[in-house]
Amino acid sequence: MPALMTETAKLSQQLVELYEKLSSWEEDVVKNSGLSTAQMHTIEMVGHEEGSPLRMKELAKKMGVTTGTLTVMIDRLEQQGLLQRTPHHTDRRSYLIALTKKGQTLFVEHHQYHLRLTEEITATLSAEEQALFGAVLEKIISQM
Amino acid sequence: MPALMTETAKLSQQLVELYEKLSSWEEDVVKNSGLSTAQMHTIEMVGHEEGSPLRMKELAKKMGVTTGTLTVMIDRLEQQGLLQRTPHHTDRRSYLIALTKKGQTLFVEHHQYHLRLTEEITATLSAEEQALFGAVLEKIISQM
DNA sequence: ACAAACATCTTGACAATCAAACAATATTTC
DNA sequence: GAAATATTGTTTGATTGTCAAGATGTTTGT
Repeated sequence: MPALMTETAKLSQQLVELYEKLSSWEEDVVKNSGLSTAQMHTIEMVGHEEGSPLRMKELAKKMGVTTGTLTVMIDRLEQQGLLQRTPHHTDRRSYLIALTKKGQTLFVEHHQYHLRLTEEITATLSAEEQALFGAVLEKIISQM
Repeated sequence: MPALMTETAKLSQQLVELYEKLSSWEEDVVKNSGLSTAQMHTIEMVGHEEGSPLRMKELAKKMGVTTGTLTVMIDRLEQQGLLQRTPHHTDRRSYLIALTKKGQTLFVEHHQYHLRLTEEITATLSAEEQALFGAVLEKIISQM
């Protein structure tokens, strides 16, 4: 890191570094599951909606992709038995997307990885630091 | 957010949210430049090495892709006049990758976006919080 | 000089992505 | 209630990002 740097520049670079480390961590973890990161991301998004499954359109919006993209994505994950389309009760144009048992297992397992990483990360922080870090993240997130 | 949640689970989710917000922010910013995020990421990596340009192999390693991937990436950015290959002085197998003037301009401009975002983010934090946030990030990054 | 190691590029394959066109179903308007 | 309009999901065609494997030229060690 350059010797002369404003506080903002320093923080900006730290955010970039954190982002990159999280990226490559996720890639490593996902590779062992045989899925791509985009596929795992889809599993995470679907798994996060347990109880109120989303339609294609809603899921696509939430993920920031077009429905065309999502169609092929869901096709492949459905072929692998990780999730399934079930017809919408009142709107026959739509499907609701939900994880299968197999998909849920994968989702939970992956979630455990996240928790483990978070534990490792926070292990080096004091209780005070941890609390403040959480509070700061909360502020930042709600403001972005 | 679920009512009952361990501190770790909460923090884990916050990290995911931060990551996703940074992703979509970057996508929005990059879209206006006419490049893809992968291309902009390459510009950032190359731009970050001002003064000691890297070879294909080194850059590929740094970016976590194969040299084959990097070849086509650099081809396209070179076609757009954003960077260039220059022969390595002593090793005729290698090229050094560096930004052109046009590429540097783009790089600086993008960097400004990062700084502006960081400023926005930190604007809501007290000086104390800011300092502690930086210190915590430092710890986390060096430990990951 | 020769073989082994190395750096890059090329090729072939596939996944992810979008925009635009399309088919089926819903909704609105008259 | 029929016709026009809107919405939802899929398909198609194009581009990009990616890797693995192989080809080509270069360097290094013996």
